Amino acid sequence: MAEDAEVEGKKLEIIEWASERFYEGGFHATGIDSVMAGSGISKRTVYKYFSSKEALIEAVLDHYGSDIVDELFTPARAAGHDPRRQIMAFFDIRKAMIDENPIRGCLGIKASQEYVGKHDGIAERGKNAAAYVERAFIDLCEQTGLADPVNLGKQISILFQGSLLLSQVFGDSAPFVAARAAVASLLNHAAVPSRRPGPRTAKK
Amino acid sequence: MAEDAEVEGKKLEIIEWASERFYEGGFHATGIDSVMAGSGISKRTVYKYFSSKEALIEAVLDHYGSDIVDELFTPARAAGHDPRRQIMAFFDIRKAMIDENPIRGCLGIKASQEYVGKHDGIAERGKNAAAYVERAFIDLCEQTGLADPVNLGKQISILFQGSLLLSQVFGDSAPFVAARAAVASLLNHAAVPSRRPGPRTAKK
DNA sequence: GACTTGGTAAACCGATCTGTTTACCAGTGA
DNA sequence: TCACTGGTAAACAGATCGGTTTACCAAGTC
Repeated sequence: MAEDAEVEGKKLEIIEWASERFYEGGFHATGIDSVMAGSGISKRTVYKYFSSKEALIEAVLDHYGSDIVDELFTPARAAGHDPRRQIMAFFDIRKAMIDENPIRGCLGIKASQEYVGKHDGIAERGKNAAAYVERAFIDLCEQTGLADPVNLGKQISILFQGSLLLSQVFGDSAPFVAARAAVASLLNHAAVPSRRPGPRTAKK
Repeated sequence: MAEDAEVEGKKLEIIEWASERFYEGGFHATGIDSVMAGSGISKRTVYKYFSSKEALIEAVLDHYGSDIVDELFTPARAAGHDPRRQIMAFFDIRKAMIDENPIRGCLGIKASQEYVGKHDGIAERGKNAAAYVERAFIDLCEQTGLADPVNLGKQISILFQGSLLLSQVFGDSAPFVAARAAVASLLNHAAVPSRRPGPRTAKK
C-alpha cells in the first residue's frame, strides 16, 4: 500500500485535485471535465499522465492510502505507547475529521462499492484499504496481550467502518461515540490468555 | 417506511425489476435503457409511471423498505420470544443472504452514499432505512431489560452495518461471524439496571 | 531567431445518458 | 367493424460522457 513515493509534480497535483472532487461527487457521477474544472489543468494533461479515468482513480486510491497513514495512523501513534490508547485515538481522530467535514467517508471503500464486479483494479484497492485498517487494529490488539487478537481486531475494524458509514449517512459524528464505547467494552471484557501470556502483557 | 402498499401491477413490476438491476450495477452507473433491458418493458412505460429516474429510485427504495421487513424482520421474529435470540437471528439471516448472493449490500445506504448532498429525497430514504434498522435493534434491546438500551442498540446497528459493508467489500460473509460474537459480548457484559431489573435477566 | 518542451483552451468524435415522440400491435367492448 | 386502451419497439433530441485532436502559447536552449 502507498506505493506512490515517486509521484510528484503535475501528476501529484492532478491526483490531489481529483481526489477532492471524487470525494464530494462520487466516481461514476463525476466526469473528467467536471473533475478538473477550476483546477487550471486541462483534460489533455490528465490523459497525458493517465491512460484512462480508471487509471486516474487507481492512482487516487493509491495516494489515498498514503494519506491514511499521515492523517490517521501517525496521530494515533502519537497518543502514546499504550495500544488501547492508540485504538481509542483512532476513533477520536476520525470523529474530529467528520466534525469538521461531514460528508467524508472512506474513499477506498466508496470506490470499492461503486466498482465491485466491474473493475477489479479499483475494487481491489478498496479491499486493500479495508484490509490495511483491519490489520492495523489487529496489530494493536496483539500488543495488548489479550486473547484472540485477530478476532478482536476484526470486531474493532467493523465498528470503525460501521460508524464511518453511518456518520456519513446521518451526517453526524455521533456513531463514533457509540462505537468507541463498544470498543472499550470489548477490550475490557476480552479474555486474558491463561498461560504463557504474550509479549508486553501490561497486566493493566 | 414501506408506504407502498398500494403499488401493484405494471408499476410494481417495474420497481422489482429495476431494484434488482440497481442492486447489481449501482445507480449512477446504470441507465434506464440498460436497467429495463431484457424485462420486456419499454422505457416509454417507465416514464409513464415515473416522472424521472430519481422518482423511480425513490420508489425502489420505498419498496426496498417493505422488503427489509419481509426478508429480515419477520424471520428474526420467528426465532422466538427471547429478544437476544432475535438480535442474533438478524446476523445469521443476513449472513445466509450474503452467502447465497455475495454482492448484496444495503440498497438504501448504497443510494444514500451515491446521492448524499445531491438529491435529498433519495439520501433521506437511505437515512430512514438505516434509522429504521437502528430503531429495531433499540427496541429489541429495550426488551432485554438491560441498561442503556439506546446506546446498546446503536452499537449493534453499527456492527450490523459495518459487517454488511465489509462483507460486501471483501466478498465474504466472515465479518458477520466476528460481529455476531461482538454483539454477544456486548449483551453479556452490559450493565443490568441496579433496581427494578427488567424481565428475563438471565444473569447467565 | 529557430526549435523544442510542456502546458492550456477548445473543438471534435462516437457512445451513452435522460427523456420524448412516432409508429405499430393486441385486446376489448359496443 | 370501429374506436379505444395499454403496451412494445425504435427513432430522435439535447446534454454529457470518455477520450483525441488541433491550435496556440510561454519558457528555455542552442
